[in-house]
Amino acid sequence: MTAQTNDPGDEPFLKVLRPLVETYSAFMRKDDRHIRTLGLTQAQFDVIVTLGDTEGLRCKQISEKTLVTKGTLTGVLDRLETKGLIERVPCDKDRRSIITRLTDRGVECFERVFPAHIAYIKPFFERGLSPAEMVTLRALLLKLKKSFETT
Amino acid sequence: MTAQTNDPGDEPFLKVLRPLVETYSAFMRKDDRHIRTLGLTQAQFDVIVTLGDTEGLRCKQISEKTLVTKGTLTGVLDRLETKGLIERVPCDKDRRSIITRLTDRGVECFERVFPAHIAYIKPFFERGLSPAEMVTLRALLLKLKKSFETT
DNA sequence: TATTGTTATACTCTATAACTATA
DNA sequence: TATAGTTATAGAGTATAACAATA
Repeated sequence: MTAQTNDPGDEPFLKVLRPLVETYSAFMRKDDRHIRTLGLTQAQFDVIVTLGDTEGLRCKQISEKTLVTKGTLTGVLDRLETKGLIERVPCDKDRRSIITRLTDRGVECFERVFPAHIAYIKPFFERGLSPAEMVTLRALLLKLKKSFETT
Repeated sequence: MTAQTNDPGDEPFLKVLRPLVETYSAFMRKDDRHIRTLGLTQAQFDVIVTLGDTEGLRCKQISEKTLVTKGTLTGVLDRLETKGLIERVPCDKDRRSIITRLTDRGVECFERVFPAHIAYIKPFFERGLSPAEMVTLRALLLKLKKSFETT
């Protein structure tokens, strides 16, 4: 290894990749820990939040929004059903489909858990960034996201 | 729901949180898929990269760098050892410790897999962001990261 | 034929805690 | 007593593919 090297570790874009991964990880450590104290896993929380404020969704839609593949989703939904937080009802319009929606207990869980979680996470963002910085960060993240979604 | 609401979903910082999660997810979908084509899981890849360019590390150090807890790490290392990519040697200085290092095959794997992966990921960053934007994004991410690490 | 959701398999990671051998 | 790593357990998500019912 000389001073001028082709070491891939020197790539300038890694100066963005690493902070992206590390910042996300730092966030997720907090996020995950708090969600667990609420008695849910990340995947279960995602489903609850996705279903919150809806009249119910088909598995396909939940799968797309949460990035959980359909095979896995069945298991996640099974566990949420066991907890009494969701229920599955047949879909009239397409009898292949099943509508998954929050039960009363699920709605109660959503209304308790989501604001609590938001309130927990909020200070970390507001302490770390000014409103103007949030706007900038958002814009740059979305540009990068778009690049990853193109091809 | 009125126009002026206390819906937690309206929190301004969510305008950053969601792009952070979504951008990371978009990145990870590409990242993960490519790593799998190289025959490694994410955790295994992380360990290989962490060990690359070192003379070997103790489990404690690997655990800290990869954020994999010690119990899990044993399993990850077992699988890498089975693949012949790492080896464990006793540590002279502290006989409770074990030095894990890449085998010749592990080094070969690292030298093949890491640059290939960098080359695969690179265009998404360079296509999406200008060099100046990368600098800004990096700085903002690090500020946010710091906030999550404080307390 | 294609799509929706379930089932099945086998693997990997996770959290947690008890355990051993050192320090 | 404390630390390093392993073992044990139970659970949860992953990829993949085959499957039944329906479109």
